[in-house]
Amino acid sequence: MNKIQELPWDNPRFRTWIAVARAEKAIVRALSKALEPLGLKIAQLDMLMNLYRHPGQSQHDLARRLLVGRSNITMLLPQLETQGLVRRESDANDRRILRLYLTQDGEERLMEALAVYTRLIDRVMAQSTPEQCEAMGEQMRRISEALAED
Amino acid sequence: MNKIQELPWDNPRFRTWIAVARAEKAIVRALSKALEPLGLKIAQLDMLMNLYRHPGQSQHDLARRLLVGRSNITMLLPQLETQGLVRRESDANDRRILRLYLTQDGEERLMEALAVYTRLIDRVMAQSTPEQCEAMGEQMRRISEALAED
DNA sequence: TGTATTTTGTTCATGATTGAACTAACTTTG
DNA sequence: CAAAGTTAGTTCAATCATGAACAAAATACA
Repeated sequence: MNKIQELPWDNPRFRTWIAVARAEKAIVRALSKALEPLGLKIAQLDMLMNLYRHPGQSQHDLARRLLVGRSNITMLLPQLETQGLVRRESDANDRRILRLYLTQDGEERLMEALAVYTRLIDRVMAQSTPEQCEAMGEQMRRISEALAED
Repeated sequence: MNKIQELPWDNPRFRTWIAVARAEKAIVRALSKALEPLGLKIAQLDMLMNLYRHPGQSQHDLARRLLVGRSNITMLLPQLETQGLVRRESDANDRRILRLYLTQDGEERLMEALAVYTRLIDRVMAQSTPEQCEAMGEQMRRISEALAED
């Protein structure tokens, strides 16, 4: 069996990726905990944020923007609906489409959650200077673009 | 309702976090696909890698290193065992402990997978200069440390 | 018009992961 | 030594995301 020339643990690029994956996981954990008192999960907050920015979008659009399956939206929406945070309205012109809107309560809960969210991210990103942080964001966006070519 | 002063979408630090989360997700997707021909999932590869570096560790230690629950290890291990990639041996001195070892096949599969893995990560990280990449890794490690204080 | 294709949302079976409860084995301590 | 506490691994129920199969509705096109 041919051994690999350089084991990944000694590869700086690989070590960076490991660090990225670990940090992302840590942030997700911390965010989950921070949102718990608000009765929101990350997936739900993502939806609320998207609906705030793009009111009236269809479930299909929302799924595409969140990079999740359409069925996922179908499963998650009732949770927000029964909490009274989101409203679904049939489109008049295309009866297949359900248009999604935040309710007043939904918008208020979103604002509370965003305060928690930004506080956490500010704290996390305070580990870097604004310039470093900006550079990191730029690199990450390039990575996403590079991988999007499929 | 008090509006939030600055909406997160205009916050550079927040935008960086979104970019990180997106890129991480994209890389995980790409890696999943790349490993498919080898019959390995990411979680399984993580285990093989850890067992290569730390042969003979217990399931408890492995779970701790991978930052997953112990039950997860219990569920995943049989998949690798039936493929003949991993061997479990009872510890002679402490009969609660099962010590884990890669088999010859396991090591060979790991090397194949690592070749695929490093090729992908090299491609991904080639979006940055080595210096940028190194800086990013350093920032990510600081973030993990900052959040570890719980 | 009428048939074929596409699109939207839902349902369902599947797989991953988690945490709590449990058993067996070891350790501490009185 | 015996009781209490701790640790390793397993089991199980619950949560969550996914993709395939499907129904209803809209669109294309012949």
